Amino acid sequence: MCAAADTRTAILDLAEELLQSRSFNAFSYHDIAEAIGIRKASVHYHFPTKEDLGVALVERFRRDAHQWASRLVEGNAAPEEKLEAYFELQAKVLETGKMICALGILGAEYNALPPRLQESYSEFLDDQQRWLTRLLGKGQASGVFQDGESPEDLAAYVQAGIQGGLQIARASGRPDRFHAVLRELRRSIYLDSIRNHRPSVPEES
Amino acid sequence: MCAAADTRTAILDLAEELLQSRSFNAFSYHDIAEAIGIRKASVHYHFPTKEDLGVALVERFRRDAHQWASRLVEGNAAPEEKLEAYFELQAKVLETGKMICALGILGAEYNALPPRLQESYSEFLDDQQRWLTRLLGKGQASGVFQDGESPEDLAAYVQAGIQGGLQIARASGRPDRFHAVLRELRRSIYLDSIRNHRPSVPEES
DNA sequence: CGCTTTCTGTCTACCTCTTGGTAGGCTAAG
DNA sequence: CTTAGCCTACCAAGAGGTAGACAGAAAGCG
Repeated sequence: MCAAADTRTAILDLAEELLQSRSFNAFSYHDIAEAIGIRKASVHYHFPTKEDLGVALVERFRRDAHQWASRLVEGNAAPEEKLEAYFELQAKVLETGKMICALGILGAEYNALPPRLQESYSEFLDDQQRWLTRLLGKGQASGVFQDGESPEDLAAYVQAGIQGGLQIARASGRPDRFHAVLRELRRSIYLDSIRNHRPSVPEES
Repeated sequence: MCAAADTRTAILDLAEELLQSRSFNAFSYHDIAEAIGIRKASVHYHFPTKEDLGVALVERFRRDAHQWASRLVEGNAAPEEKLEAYFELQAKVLETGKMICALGILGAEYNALPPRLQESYSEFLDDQQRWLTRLLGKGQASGVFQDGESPEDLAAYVQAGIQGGLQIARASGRPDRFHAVLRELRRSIYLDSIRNHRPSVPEES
């Protein structure tokens, strides 16, 4: 049971990496087995079908994201701090290798995904959309973010910018383009434009 | 030669459709052959390898885009008209079925693409980036767009928003989210916010 | 304690289907 | 009589997936 759990998470970790760097339809059970040092059949033992693997992957991702958000809440982070933490998280994804948020990959090949995976992924998107919406709404209420735009619109916009920005940065080999997107996003969200270039997230001290 | 040319473009058309609705690694020569009503080997006659097909696809796409842009120039379109025409073009992609600009698909699965296709795609991205940059720069010069931000940054930002917006709209089944992104993009580009909701593109009369 | 049984995780070996790709023949137009 | 375009027929490799054997740990029980 102990070794089993390890193998299981090892598979998930590797699958996540492969998903992010390639895409769902561009990695195989063989790839996973080889990299981990077990046989294909053993992978099937933990995840009978590839659809199962995919769903498990997305669900774990959702749980992690939820936990991450909870930690921010516990830290009593202000809306602008949360937003900056979110930006920084995404930027880190870009820096760590040639990767991209799993989000984007699945979105692009959405129609080629097995049904349960489509479903799981859509829910993940909704999670994030809701989280951003509430965050942006609070920021507007507290007078830190620009008012006048619906938080829903802004959330869709942030999500789109992040996702597209990551992809374009990777494909063009120009990470700075992602940071350009972040700058513009800040500019159209924050009320006080001074804030634009000085992230208020604590982590960087 | 006549029938050949027809078949060739029929293949390209269908491949484009399949690429946009699925992804590059999620359609096969068999799919194309079946849909067109010829045999797989005949597809290989026109495009020896799948990489050839992909490159031909992107190159045609680039030519088409170039032509489209030229027509705008001939029509003496102002920067804001060009931008709106671009927005409308992308919106149309979304409305026409469950599709998405080929751009986004290839960007997401970039690492899983054959080398020549990666190259071709990157150049396409650069084309678009350059076009947007010049357009935005002109708009700033003519006082229609907000000044103060580098046109390069704005271009990356527009591209990212469009691409991410299309994907998110499709995956969440909410086309309105794409339009929300467009609204926000306009808001942070135009100087005169009145312009935001009244596209000045002629086409719709 | 020792013996058996059960269960977990892995393995080898196999299956079927699909993939991209090739060889070579037929036909009709130039 | 060459060539463009399509065909049938094949191939090797890889995909996802299954069956069943084996080892060892865990658990039931005298």
